[in-house]
Amino acid sequence: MACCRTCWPGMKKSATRVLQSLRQAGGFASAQEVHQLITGQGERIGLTTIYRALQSLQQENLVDVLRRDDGEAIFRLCGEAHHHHLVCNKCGRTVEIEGGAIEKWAETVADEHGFRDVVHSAELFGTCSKC
Amino acid sequence: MACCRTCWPGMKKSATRVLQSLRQAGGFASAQEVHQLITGQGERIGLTTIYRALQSLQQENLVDVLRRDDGEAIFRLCGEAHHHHLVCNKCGRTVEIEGGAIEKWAETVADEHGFRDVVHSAELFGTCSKC
DNA sequence: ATGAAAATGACAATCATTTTCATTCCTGGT
DNA sequence: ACCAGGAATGAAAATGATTGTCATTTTCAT
Repeated sequence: MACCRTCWPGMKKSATRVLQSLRQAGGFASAQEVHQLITGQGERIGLTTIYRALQSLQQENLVDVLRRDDGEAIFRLCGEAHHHHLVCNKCGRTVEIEGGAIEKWAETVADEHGFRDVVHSAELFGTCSKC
Repeated sequence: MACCRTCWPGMKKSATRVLQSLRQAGGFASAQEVHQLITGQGERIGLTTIYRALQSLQQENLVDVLRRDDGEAIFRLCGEAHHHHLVCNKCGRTVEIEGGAIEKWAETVADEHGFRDVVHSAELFGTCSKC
């Protein structure tokens, strides 16, 4: 059916466009940011459509969702390498880090308690060497 | 100065009341739920005040914050033994878990990158055995 | 008691997200 | 090519959490 993970009969055009935009964004992007990215290139698309596309992409497990501190939802492509962040509270510098230990821990704990389909969030915050 | 961590000269009454309410709630509670808990007992207090109290309690590191799936902020007492949570996405059942592996991981990673005063958040979400 | 400063709460404002609904775009059958 | 019906779109309104405003009340040291 599908010629690839992100393109199959029935895949909406808008969803494809949003995926492309997320790829372009590189990391996380909010719905608003995706919208700006697309309209900023002269294309016309409604914010509503962005939200709808992101919603179905979530259900297809093509993107996943985090929350900014203020509660705004941010989206990223998933299926890419899973990683975590170390963020400086003062200057905002962010380091991407591997979470090997976490992955194992999450799995173990989930098993112990009989949970399935477990995902995890783990972020580190501190003061970087420059600050 | 302080007779205990949650009571010192200058501690606002509203904040104290909110803390008490969170203790009563046992686990997580949203601002709205805290408000209902308090007004439900006949006491009059404004929602605005709840938000303000929760905000200053955050700054005092007496409560910390998570996000529900829909983005609503939920608060819990902290300062008790540091631990993490395994939350069921369906029924909301929450298990408190030890994070030994995480603590070490956080420390190691922080050291490697020269970060100081590092705190971390780590939460697990999945489907519990009953659901 | 008194005045300054902090706290409170009703209400309005903000902002992300969802819903509604009228319009437009496709698609398959003729 | 033509047309009907369903899906997709988007403008605008609705929703709901959170924050800002500001007048009033409380607290507290003098």
